[in-house]
Amino acid sequence: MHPSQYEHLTPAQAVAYQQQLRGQIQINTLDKPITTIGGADISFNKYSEIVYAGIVLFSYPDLKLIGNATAISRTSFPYISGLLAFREVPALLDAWDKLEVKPDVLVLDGQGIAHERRLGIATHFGLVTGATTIGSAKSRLYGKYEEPANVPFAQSPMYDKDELIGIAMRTKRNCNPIYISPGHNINMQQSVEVIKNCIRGYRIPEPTRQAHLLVNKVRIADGDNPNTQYDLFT
DNA sequence: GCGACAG
DNA sequence: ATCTTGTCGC
Repeated sequence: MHPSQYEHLTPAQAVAYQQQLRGQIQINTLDKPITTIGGADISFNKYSEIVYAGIVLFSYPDLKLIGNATAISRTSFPYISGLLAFREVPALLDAWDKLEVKPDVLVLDGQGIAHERRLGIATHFGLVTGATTIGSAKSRLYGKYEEPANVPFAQSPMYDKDELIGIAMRTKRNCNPIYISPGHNINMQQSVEVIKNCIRGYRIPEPTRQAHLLVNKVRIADGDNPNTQYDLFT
């Protein structure tokens, strides 16, 4: 099924589709050396169906800016915990298709396999594009873990029963950890290593951090009003 | 039944 | 996610 058709799915059908995709996930060691890396994110106004997607491309591991691509689209699929991909993947795919050169690995803002059905947005996007992806989330969705020590790069495994599904990693002292998990075509250890190499003094890894800044600029430039005053009347 | 719940 | 000012801590 093509992502452009996701908006026609009911939540139950979306869940069924995830069950179908689950069998195609590949969590393997990436043999190819990583030379380029990308960060993807979405921005939107909560009162609008317009979504701004963006992907920023960098060299790796020096993280020099190489390029970027953005796309503006519409979505009617609501945000439902566990079904984030059905709302954001279509727009991200538009931006991805505009990229002249695809990165060796793409970091997405959300979970990879640290998901009840192992289908976080990073894994879903990897399956749709065939790209190598990593999920880097700002909060936990699924999995049990112990709080990592309050020291940069302290890590703590995230489990579903006895299965390792992610790593909670503190990237900065006195800041909440981020939740890393492989998306597709890469393993857990490599995923964590790549993200570690992308930390530049902020809690969020550079690829995803820059993508976030980019899509917000695009949204504002497109003429988005902050306080759409509607909430003042409701 | 109750609490949790990516962006 | 987005909005929004100050404020507490390193």
